[in-house]
Amino acid sequence: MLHNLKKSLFEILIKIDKNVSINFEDVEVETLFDKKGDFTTNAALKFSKIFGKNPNQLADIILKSINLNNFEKVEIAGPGFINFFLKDESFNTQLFNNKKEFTEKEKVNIEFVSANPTGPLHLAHGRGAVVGDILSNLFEYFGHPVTREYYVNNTGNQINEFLSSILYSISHTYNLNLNEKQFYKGDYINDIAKNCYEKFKPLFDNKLSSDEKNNIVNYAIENLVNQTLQTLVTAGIKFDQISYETTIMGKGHLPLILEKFKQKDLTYEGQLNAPKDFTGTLKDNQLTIFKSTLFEDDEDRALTKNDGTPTYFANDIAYHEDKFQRGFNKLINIWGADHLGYLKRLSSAITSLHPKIDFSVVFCQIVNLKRDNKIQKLSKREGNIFELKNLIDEIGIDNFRYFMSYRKNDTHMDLDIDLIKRENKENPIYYIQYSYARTQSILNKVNKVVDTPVTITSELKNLYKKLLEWDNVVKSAYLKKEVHLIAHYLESLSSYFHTLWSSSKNKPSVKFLDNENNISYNIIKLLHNYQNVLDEGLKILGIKPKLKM
RNA sequence: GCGCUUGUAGCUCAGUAGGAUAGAGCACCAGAUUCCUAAUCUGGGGGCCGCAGGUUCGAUUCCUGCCAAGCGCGCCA
Repeated sequence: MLHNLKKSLFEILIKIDKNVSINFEDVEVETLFDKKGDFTTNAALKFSKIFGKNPNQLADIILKSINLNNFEKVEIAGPGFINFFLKDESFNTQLFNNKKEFTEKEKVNIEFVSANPTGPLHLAHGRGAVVGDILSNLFEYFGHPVTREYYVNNTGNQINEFLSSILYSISHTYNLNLNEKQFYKGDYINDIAKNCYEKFKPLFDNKLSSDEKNNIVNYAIENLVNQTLQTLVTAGIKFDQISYETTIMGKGHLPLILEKFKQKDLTYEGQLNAPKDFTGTLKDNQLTIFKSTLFEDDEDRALTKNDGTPTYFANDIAYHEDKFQRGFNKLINIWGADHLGYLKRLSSAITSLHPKIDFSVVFCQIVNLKRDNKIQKLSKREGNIFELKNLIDEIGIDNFRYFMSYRKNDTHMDLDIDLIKRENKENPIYYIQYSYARTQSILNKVNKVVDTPVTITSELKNLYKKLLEWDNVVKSAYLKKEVHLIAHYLESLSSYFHTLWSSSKNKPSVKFLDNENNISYNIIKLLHNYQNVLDEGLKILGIKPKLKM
């Protein structure tokens, strides 16, 4: 219906003046839920300038060309809006969703979570995990083959510190004299240390070689990554591809990349300002530096370190090159807000290698945990990290997924544990599930489907219209990569359903079932349509509908 | 200091590729249940859309400046 209306408006507009060109996508038709009408368009306002007419004049011209078949009336209102009032009988016949046309077939790679393999997942990872998974579902809804990818940074100082911390724990627990420093603390380190000790017990009789240390830390990382993936599985999140930084490095992309940069004159050998706390001398070593200031970055960025090894940035470029070589041209990364400053250098490096690549980043802002109406201060340093696993156990998968996705991803958000645990309207997911259970209870009672006329009330009209918006909502969420739009729509849709349901208290004639539990053909079609939209929406959110509550 | 993100009702937040009287939930007040699930519904009060300029028929939305909060600003990852 919305599409047809848009189409007929477009056809009218292009006939008015052949010298004026208009984009079909620029014609807007919106749904109204008040006395002003059922649908509206701002076309006359929007296009008045290019037609050189005033808005009311243009609206008048459009109005005269409109086919009135389905409409009770069409009127010009306010500064030049055209409002459409649908005939009652058209609600049952015209207001159903268009079949989706899946034209998207492009492979998409969505990389998310990618937590450092030195500790368990905590709250902040949860948002990225849910947003990434839902975004993947959304891309699949539109037909894309999606690869959900997880990257493990298993090189660098953090790994040495991780190993050192494990050996420190072993040394402490088993009274060995390993002479190691403690960097990471917590029960999880002691648990992993215990596992490592049991696995590699004989090795500790002698001094550990660097190969042996390597085996120990690799085992520890594998352990931790598996735990992490297991936690995510309890939240319904499964990855198709786990990529290890060391594996990617072994493929040898980096030298070729550096050569290409050199040919494009995007690098130079030189020095940057001394890093924080640096006490040595810089002058002897030249670094390879990427000219990211050419791409509006604040500073040029080092690709190699003082000791000649590649920086994290360099390896990350190689990693994205690897994704490209695996056949992905559309790359989406989900990052925490602490990586905002990293975007320019990486995207400029990638697009300078592959100008046509479609690389984008979805940022997830900080999540605060609220309990007893107080923001909980969480910090690694204080050792009071709230593990993600505990959160999921406490609130359940449905709540976890819904609440992590119902706020716009780039705004700060408070996760109110007490509110989430309430099972009423304050908790939208219960509200949505309850509406589904109500429709199912009707369907369970149906005796016969009969062809009786339906009383068209304003509550019924509103539900029809709201259902019609689904196609636009899901498409908009997809185009903008904003998953919260789905959650908000479902909540709002449920509200229209509950309102319709309750309206029968005062008007028994609008009950879904008659006295013999018969249901009219149009109503059962409506209920199925309602369930269908909730099914699709909840599936994207990764939440199972409840048939009974 | 620089960059990014944010600032909308008492609270938590939607809405902005410029459009009509800025929305929802909570909280507060008043109501609805012999009747398909009251985990629900109906009504009410409550807003210089951070501040000040600019662009135009029209700005919460775009531009500039300022104020406030968060994050980032290594040859860490």
